[in-house]
Amino acid sequence: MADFAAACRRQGIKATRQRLEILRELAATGEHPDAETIFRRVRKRIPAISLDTVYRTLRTLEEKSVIARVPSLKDRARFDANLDRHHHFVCAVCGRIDDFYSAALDGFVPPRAVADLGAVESVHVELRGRCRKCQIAGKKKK
Amino acid sequence: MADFAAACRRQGIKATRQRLEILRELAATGEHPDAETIFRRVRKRIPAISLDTVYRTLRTLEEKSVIARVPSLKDRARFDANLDRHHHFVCAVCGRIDDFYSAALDGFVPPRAVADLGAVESVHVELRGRCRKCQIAGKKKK
DNA sequence: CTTTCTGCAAACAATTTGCAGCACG
DNA sequence: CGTGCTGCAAATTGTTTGCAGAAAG
Repeated sequence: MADFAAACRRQGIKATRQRLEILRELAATGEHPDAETIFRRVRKRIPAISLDTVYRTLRTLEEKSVIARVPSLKDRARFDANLDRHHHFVCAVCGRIDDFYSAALDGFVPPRAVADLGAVESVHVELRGRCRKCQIAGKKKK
Repeated sequence: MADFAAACRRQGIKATRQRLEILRELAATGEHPDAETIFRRVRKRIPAISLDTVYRTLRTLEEKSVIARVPSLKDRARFDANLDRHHHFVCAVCGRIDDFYSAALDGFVPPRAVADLGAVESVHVELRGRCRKCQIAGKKKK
């Protein structure tokens, strides 16, 4: 835990009790909990903590790259008329999503370790990057 | 378009004007629009259509497997203290997420076609399936 | 001591739902 | 013609934000 306190200071943010506990809770589990779940658990140790603080702290720690958010398109749902097996290239700048196909991925065999987790039904790959248009726009600014 | 009308009837749902237009709009583009975007476009043809109908229709069509939703954890954000490069196995039943590592995926080279789309910065694979626990629970019910 | 947090309550945005009239089959 | 669909408005849910007091360095 002392590491976390140090990590906070290194990032220039105060190592408050709530932050330490939220961080501890997240580091202690591999189940990728959501804010509400973390809130419930941390509350056992800090009964007065508020859900808002949990949200705020998670955001802060994410911005400081102390933790990560499970990749997901969150904000708004997007739809697709393409029902074939395919994958997506997502532009991190403008949000544009393009389809792509890959024989290599279609033939992907999960590592043995995955067999212990459960039965795989589908494979979806998400490449993140910067689309052509945004690459050009980015260069112009510089 | 006649195909769509047929597809609707085959699924046992009425082929209304709004459904046909929403479907046409989605099929006409590869950009994976969200509900609001579809709404704006369809409104040009059916000015009286409501956003609710668009949401409802997209949901219905998705349930009937006429269209698909871009995979995403949507509902709630989930956090991760693991900052190493890794991938996820998501249980479609209980939502549990497990990490896994794959040298094969880490060495994945996107197909040439992707180079035209943009610059790839990260690769994230999401396996969907049924976790051990849910597999067992499912069998018991039967 | 001063700046940065926290807790609270209210604000927000995306999406869903109950209801009464209208349209498809 | 009857059942399912649409439009409207209100409800829900996850998440963010403004503010005043509290705490970390």
